[in-house]
Amino acid sequence: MATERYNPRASEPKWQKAWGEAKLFETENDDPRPKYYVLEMFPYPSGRIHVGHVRNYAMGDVVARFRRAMGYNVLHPMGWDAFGMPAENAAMKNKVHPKDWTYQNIATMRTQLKSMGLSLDWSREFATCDVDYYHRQQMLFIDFVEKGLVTRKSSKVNWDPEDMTVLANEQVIDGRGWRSGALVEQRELTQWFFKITDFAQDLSDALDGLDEWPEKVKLMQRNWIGRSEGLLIRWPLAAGTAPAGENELEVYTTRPDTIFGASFMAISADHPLAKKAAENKPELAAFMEDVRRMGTSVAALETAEKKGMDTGIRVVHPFDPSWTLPVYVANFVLMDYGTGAIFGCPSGDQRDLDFANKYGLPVVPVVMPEGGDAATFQITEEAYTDDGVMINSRFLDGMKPEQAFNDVANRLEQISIGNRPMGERKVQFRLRDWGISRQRYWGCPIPMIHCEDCGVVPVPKADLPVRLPDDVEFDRPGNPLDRHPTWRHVNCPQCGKAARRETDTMDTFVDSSWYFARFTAPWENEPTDPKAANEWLPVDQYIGGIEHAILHLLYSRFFTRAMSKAGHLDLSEPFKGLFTQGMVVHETYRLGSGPNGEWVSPGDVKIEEADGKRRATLIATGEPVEIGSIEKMSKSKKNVVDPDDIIASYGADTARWFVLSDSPPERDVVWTEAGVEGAHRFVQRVWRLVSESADVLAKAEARAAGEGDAAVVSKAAHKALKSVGEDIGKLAFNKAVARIYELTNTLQGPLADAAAGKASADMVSALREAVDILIVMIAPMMPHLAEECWAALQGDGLVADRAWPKFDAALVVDNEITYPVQINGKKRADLTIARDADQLTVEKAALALEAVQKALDGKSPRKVIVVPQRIVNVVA
RNA sequence: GCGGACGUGGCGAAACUGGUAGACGCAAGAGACUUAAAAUCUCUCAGCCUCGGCUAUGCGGGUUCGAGCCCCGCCGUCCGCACCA
Repeated sequence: MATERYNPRASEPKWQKAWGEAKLFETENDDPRPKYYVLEMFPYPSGRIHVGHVRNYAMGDVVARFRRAMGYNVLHPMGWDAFGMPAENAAMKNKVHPKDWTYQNIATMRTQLKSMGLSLDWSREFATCDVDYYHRQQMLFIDFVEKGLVTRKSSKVNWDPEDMTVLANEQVIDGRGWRSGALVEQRELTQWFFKITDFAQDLSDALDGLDEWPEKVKLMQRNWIGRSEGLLIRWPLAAGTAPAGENELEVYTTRPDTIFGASFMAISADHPLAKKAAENKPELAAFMEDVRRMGTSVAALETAEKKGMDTGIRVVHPFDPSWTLPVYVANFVLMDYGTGAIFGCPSGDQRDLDFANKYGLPVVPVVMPEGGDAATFQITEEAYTDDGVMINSRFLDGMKPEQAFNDVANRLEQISIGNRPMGERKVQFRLRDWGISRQRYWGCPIPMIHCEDCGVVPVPKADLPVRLPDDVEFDRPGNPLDRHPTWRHVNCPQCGKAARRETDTMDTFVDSSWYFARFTAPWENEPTDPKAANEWLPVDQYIGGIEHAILHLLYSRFFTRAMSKAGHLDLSEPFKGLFTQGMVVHETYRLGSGPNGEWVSPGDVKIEEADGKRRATLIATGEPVEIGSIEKMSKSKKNVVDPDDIIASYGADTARWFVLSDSPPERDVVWTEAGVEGAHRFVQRVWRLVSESADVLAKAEARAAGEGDAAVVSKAAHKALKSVGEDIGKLAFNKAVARIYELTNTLQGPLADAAAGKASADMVSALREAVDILIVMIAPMMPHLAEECWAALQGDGLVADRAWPKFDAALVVDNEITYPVQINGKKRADLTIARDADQLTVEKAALALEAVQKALDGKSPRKVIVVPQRIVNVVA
C-alpha cells in the first residue's frame, strides 16, 4: 500500500492547535502531582531566534514532555529578557522607539518559538520591560534597601566620554569604547550597589551542596568569589616619618610566615596614606597621577612595568623595634582588594623580587626546599614559592610555613597597637559588590529620590511604579532621562520640597536574577506569592549556555538569598539542576582564498565531493569558495542558518531531532545540511513504517502463517524503553536518539512483513505494543510526528497527554548470555550459556570449548577468572 | 603565570563500577528497483597481511588475569581567571 510522505507543513500547525485547545501545557499551581520545574534561560528579544535557541529550547522541551509523561505537574514557562542596550542602539540608528522595537521583536520571536511546537505555558509569559514586572522589581529594590542590602558608594568605572555612559569591563576593548571607539577614562562615580559580598562566604560554601551542577561552573564561581585565608597586620609607622594623625599601616597577607623576609611595604596610589604623603611631595603626586591614568585594561596591565616611588614613610617591624622598612607607592597594588597595601617579600614572590631588584631593596630567603643548606641558599633572579623549611626567621627557623603562619598569627594577636591587636586572622574575598547603576534609558528605573534636606529617600511603595516616560529623544548620546523636561522633577516624599529622581536605571542582570521566581505566580501584586514560589522552587532543571557560568548564575543565587531575607521566598539556591549546553557551530566560507576574501552565507554555496575532497563554489557565479574553519555562528562571518528556513522546508521535528542527535548536549554541535537531511530521512522512515502497517496494527489483522519471532520484537521494545527513559533522565539525548534508531532498525523488517500480510497474531500484537512504545519515546523529541503516527493507528487522545509506559523487567533480561572467552586477555571464543549458570559451570563450559582446548594444548590452566554476566579469562 | 577540561575510524560519537573498543548517525563505495532521476531497499566500511591472525583509543612507562577507563612522566587542543598580596 502506497502512503503519502509525511508533510510537516500541514501536520505541525494542526497538532500545535490541538495542544493549545486542550490546554495541556497550562499549569495549575494547586495540583496534587509531584512538581517539576524545567526552565531554559529566557531569550533577549534581539529580532529573530537563532539555531542556538532551537537547541536550548528543544532540550528543555524534551525534559518537560518527558516529565509530564512520567506523571509530574510540570512548570515550563517562557518570557523575555527585554531591557538592554541594543534597543537603544536601534533607536539611535533607526529612529524607532526602544519599546516598539522590543515588543515587535518579541512578537516575531514568539511566533517562531510557537512554530517549534514547544510545550510551554504561554499563559505565564511576561517581558522584563513590562511595567507589571519592573514595578515588582522596584518593590524588591526598596525591600533590599530596608534590609541593608543596598549601598551607594563611590567607585571607579569605565567612562565613555563620547557616549557619555558607564561601560562594563567586557565592553572596553583595547582601552576604547566598543561602540564609539573613544578612549575610555577611569572615573570615580557614585553608584548603587547590591551587597553581594555580605553573602560571599555562603555563596562559596553552598556550592558544595549543588551536586547537580557541572563541576566546571562551580569551580569558576569558587574562583570568582576567591576566598583566601590570611592575616591582617597593623605595622606601626616609625616616629618622625608619619604624616600627621597616622600611626599604623594595615596590610593583608596570606603569607604571614614570611614576615622576616619582608623588605618593603607597597601601597596603592589611591591609598589614604599615599594621598597624605603626596601633599608635600609634588614628584610623588605626579607619579600617583600617572599610575591612576594607566587604567586597568588587560592590555595596559600586561605591558605595564612594575614601578614604585618611596613615600619617605617608614614602618617598624612587629618583632624588632630596631628594624624599619620603607613604604612605596606601587602601580601594581589595587585599592579595592584587601587593604590596598601589601608587604613585599622578594624571596617568595616573583613580582616582589623584580621590584626589590629594581629599587635595590634587600632579598632575604626565608623558605628553603627541604634538605637544603641554609648557609648557602640564595635567591637572586627567581623567587622560591614552593613549600619547604623556614630559615633566617629567628623563632620560626626550622618550622614548616604552615606552622610558622600560625605561630606569627598567635603572637601578633597578643600584641596591641592602639587598642587593637597587631594581627587579626581574616578571610578575604575577591568578590566585589555588584554595581547596578547604568546611565541608560531602557532599563528598570531605580526608585530613589534625591532631596537636598532629607538625602536619598526611597519612593514610597504606594507611589510605585516609577514608569519610564515614553516621550524621549535619542538624537544625542547619553541618558535621555537626564534630559527629559519633567520626569526627574519630583517632590520629596518626606518633606515635600522639590527634589530630583534618580535617573540611573538598573543593570539588566537584575531583571534576570529573579524572573524564575516570578513565573511561579506572575499574576501576584507582590513580587512573589511566597507559597507558590516555595512550592515550585528550586528550578529542578535549568538549561542554558556556559557563558552565564558566573554573572547571571551568581547574581541569581544572591537574589534568592536576598529575597528570602526580605520574606519573598524561603530558600537559598534557585537552581537544583543546572545544565550548560554547547553552541551550534558551522563551517565558514569566503570568496577566493586568503584572509581578505568576502564571507559568504552557507545558502549561497554549493559543495561537491570528489576524490575524497570537498570543493565549494558560489551558486550564483560558479566562483570558487574557500571552506574555512568551523566557528560559532555569527553575522559577521555569515555562517548563520535561520531556523525559519529549516522549519519551512523540513519541519520543526527534523530541526529538533537534528540538534538532539549525535553530539553530546554539553558539547558544540556542527550544523550540516547533510545532518539535517539525515534527520529528515528518519522522520519520513518512521512515518512510512507506521503508516504502511497502520491498518494491520490498528485492526489486529493477522495471518497465521507469519514469520519472525515476536519475542525478539517485544524484548527490543522494552530494552529501548528502559534505556531511553534513563538517557533522557540524564539529559543524554544523543544516546536516547541512538537507542531509538536501534529499535527502529529492529522493527523495520517485521513491520514490512506485517504490512504485506505476513505476520502472526502474536507478532501483530507484539508489533502494536512496540510501535506504541516507539511513538511515546519519540514524542518528547518529535512531538508532531508522534501525534500523526498515533492518529494513523487510531489511538485515543493525544500522545502529549499519554503516560510513559513502564518497561517489563522480565523482557529486558535475556535468559541466555554470551560470554566472551579470553585466553591471556585476548578474546578467542564465545560461550553462550544460561544466565543463572554458576561460576563453576561457566568455567567448565569455557574450558571445554574447542578453541580453549586447542590453546591449552593439553596443559591445565594456571588460573580461570569468571566475572559473572561479563567475561571469562583463562590464564594459560 | 594560576586553575580546569579534553585527546577513540574519513567525520559526530558509544563503551555501565577496570571486563568483547568503535553501538548509533553522517559521509563514502558496491548492488537491487527504475526508461531515467529522486526516493527506497540490501551489502561493505579502523589499519595490515598469508583469512587465520596481528596492530590499534595522542606519546612513553607502570599497576592488573585483563587498561580507552587507574597511577607516573611527556606532547597537543580548548576553556576560565589574571598585578588578588
